[in-house]
Amino acid sequence: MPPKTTQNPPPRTLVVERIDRTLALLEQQVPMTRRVVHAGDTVYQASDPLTCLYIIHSGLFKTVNLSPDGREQVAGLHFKGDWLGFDGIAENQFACDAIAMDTGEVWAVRYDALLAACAATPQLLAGFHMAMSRQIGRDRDSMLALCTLPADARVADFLRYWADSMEQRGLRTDQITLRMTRAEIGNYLGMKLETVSRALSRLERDQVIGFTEKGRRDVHIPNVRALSDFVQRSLAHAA
Amino acid sequence: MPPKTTQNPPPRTLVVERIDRTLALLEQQVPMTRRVVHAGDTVYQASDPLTCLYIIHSGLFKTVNLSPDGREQVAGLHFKGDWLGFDGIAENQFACDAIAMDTGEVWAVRYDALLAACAATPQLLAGFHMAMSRQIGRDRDSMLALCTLPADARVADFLRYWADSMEQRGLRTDQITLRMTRAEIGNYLGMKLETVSRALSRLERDQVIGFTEKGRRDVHIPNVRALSDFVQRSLAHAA
DNA sequence: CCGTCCGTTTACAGAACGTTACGCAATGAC
DNA sequence: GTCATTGCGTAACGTTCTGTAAACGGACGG
Repeated sequence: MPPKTTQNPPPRTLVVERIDRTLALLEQQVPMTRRVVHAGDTVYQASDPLTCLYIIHSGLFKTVNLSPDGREQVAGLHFKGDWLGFDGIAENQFACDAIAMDTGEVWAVRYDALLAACAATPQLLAGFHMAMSRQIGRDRDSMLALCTLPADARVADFLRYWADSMEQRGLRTDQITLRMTRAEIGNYLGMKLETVSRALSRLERDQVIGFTEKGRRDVHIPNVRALSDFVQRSLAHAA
Repeated sequence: MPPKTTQNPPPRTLVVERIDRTLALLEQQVPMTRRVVHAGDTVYQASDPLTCLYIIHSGLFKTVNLSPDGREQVAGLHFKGDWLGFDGIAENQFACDAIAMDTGEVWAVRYDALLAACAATPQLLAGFHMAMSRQIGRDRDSMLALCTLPADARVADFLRYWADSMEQRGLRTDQITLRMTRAEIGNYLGMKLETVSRALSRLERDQVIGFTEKGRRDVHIPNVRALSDFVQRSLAHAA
């Protein structure tokens, strides 16, 4: 018998309020272009000149980093309220590809218009900086996981991160649909697809997750805490 | 006989000019406190409230990320012209420890004063955003290396990054002093200290680097390109 | 001078992960 | 319907990396 589920109904969290406030503020203050995208669509590509930043109104996106010698990595996952394009500000051209993983909508905001609006509305600037800072913190946490967790725990931590992101946005976390293949997950987490597959099987065997009848991309997470606990146990076992 | 050295005298690069311009602009426009630090000194600590950001005037710094469960990682290395503290903007408190690895000087700038100055001098704001964006790009490149390079190549890439950072700042790159133990390097690169040691020995055997008579922390790099080539060869061999 | 401490190097055994290979199921083209 | 394609799971085998342990070397203080 799997552990008892502990969430639902989804609460209206602080993060939801922050995101809604930011989106509303942008809508009032800054001219923007809405764009509906579908799975596989490219929001921007590396080396494109940066004229716009993009804020996610709905959907799920990935940023893919490509090195000159052809190495490629899914560098980040992005949900509603996240910005896309920070990587391009430094050189005035994008450094990653940003790709939709699902149907969704992004709002394209000209960077110069955004700065102009920020000058008039300091609150907007503060939010913008907070979003960049959050991105940095998130990347650091990814690095920490890559460097300090074994493969199984990285997969568990990945699912926990995904579920947390859902929960913060007021969405259900007991059942998430991974819109990535095993190979993509492995690329993101620095391991091979077989290792991802084995890790997921192990998590299933340990009753930490389950798969729905819909297919093996729909993960049932009865208890998000169980994922964190699994990570802890991996560390304790190693020590 | 090691390969011929190819640099010196250090040129006045674009990066040097950008850094000097930024520092000069800050000095004119924003009230700040200069602080001299020595190896081991803490600039700020995780959970400290953020009032100031810090720009590095000289010296070498590391940021250390600590997870709630006690995992710890050197998340970044920072040289002259880099900012410290971006990680704290999101939550208004720092998320890392920032620690000096050598004698140096940081300029502490109140974040509110910085924003005020940015309002008056858009050029300053642009520079600030570029610095944050560069930080994001750098973290992404670290993740890419962690996920796609084998251990030896990660060490080589680490030395290349260090040498590049020196070169951009107009400093000599043929001889660099690692102000980190093998354990610290390993922590930064996601491997154990023994693996770092073996990788360095291998690079020495392959004549890609050398050690000076001063000790095994002084690395002689006759040719930075040779480090990049070593990384390429690692990839080619794997494929 | 000597002993101690710390950082480092090296060797060897073992674990974790990658590689390769194959089978299975679902999907869509024809 | 057949067939090819794609994603997934699993097992046997190798490689890479780690863990353990020992030895070496400078730095420091007695």
